[in-house]
Amino acid sequence: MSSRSHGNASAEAVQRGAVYQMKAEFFRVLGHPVRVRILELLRDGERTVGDLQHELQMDSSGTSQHLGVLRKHGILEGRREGTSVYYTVRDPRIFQLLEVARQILTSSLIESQAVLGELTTRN
Amino acid sequence: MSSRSHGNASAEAVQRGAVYQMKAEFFRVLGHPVRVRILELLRDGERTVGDLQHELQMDSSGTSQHLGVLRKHGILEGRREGTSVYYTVRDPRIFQLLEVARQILTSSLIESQAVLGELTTRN
DNA sequence: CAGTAGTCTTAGAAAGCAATAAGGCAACGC
DNA sequence: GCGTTGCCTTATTGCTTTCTAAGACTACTG
Repeated sequence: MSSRSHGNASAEAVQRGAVYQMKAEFFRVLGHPVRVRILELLRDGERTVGDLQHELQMDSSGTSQHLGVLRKHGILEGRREGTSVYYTVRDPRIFQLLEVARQILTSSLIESQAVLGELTTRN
Repeated sequence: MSSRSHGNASAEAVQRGAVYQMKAEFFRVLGHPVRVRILELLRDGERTVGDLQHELQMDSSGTSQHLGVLRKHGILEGRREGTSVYYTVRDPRIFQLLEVARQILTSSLIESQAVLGELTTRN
């Protein structure tokens, strides 16, 4: 069986479904405060696990688990040097993604603040 | 108490935590295949619930629930007209976000295909 | 070689999320 | 008014994710 799609409508539907599944999984990986924070910490370059652990105020196990999730999905990459492991973000467009998300959230917050302002000044 | 932060370090830490929490929640909302699909369907303009329901091949309840999640987080907006409700994406930058995500996933897939190719040709 | 620091893995408990099913509410047509 | 259509809500049950704790592995250090 070829992986190319031609003619089989339901197979194509399944493949289309798989694409949405992948995208959703990707977002779900970003959907944890600790992991978002890790990515932002890695914006300025690589960091060791211990370093991140300290910044996150989290124990070794938790830090490692979240790094593991990000690594398993190909978002992070680890490089061992002695006893330390240095992590980096593999695709810098991740930062672009975070930036767009920040913009969306910011204007959404500004909007709701404006609404709040109207409420408090008029009533 | 002012919402402005000055002097209280732990309060600032809490606020910083809240920001990561918000970003993570935002991504988690996008982290479901049906919701990703809904957003892509809304790329070309507004749609009624029944319309979406038909495209998603999903019952009224499920469709409504996912739309509800997106609406509650300010991503979608609903407008009633007769018995139908038309939904739209509030911030078009959402599409930019989806596009960046698509690019990241695409090159990640190409990379792994290249690795797969090396494996199969060499061994 | 024994001890230590750094990282990762696993298992089990707790929490959160999603699918289904059942019912409710609002607007329209007869 | 009565029934119908379209949409939303709630409750339940099952699944997935996350947290905590314990231990294991690897690479350095004396």
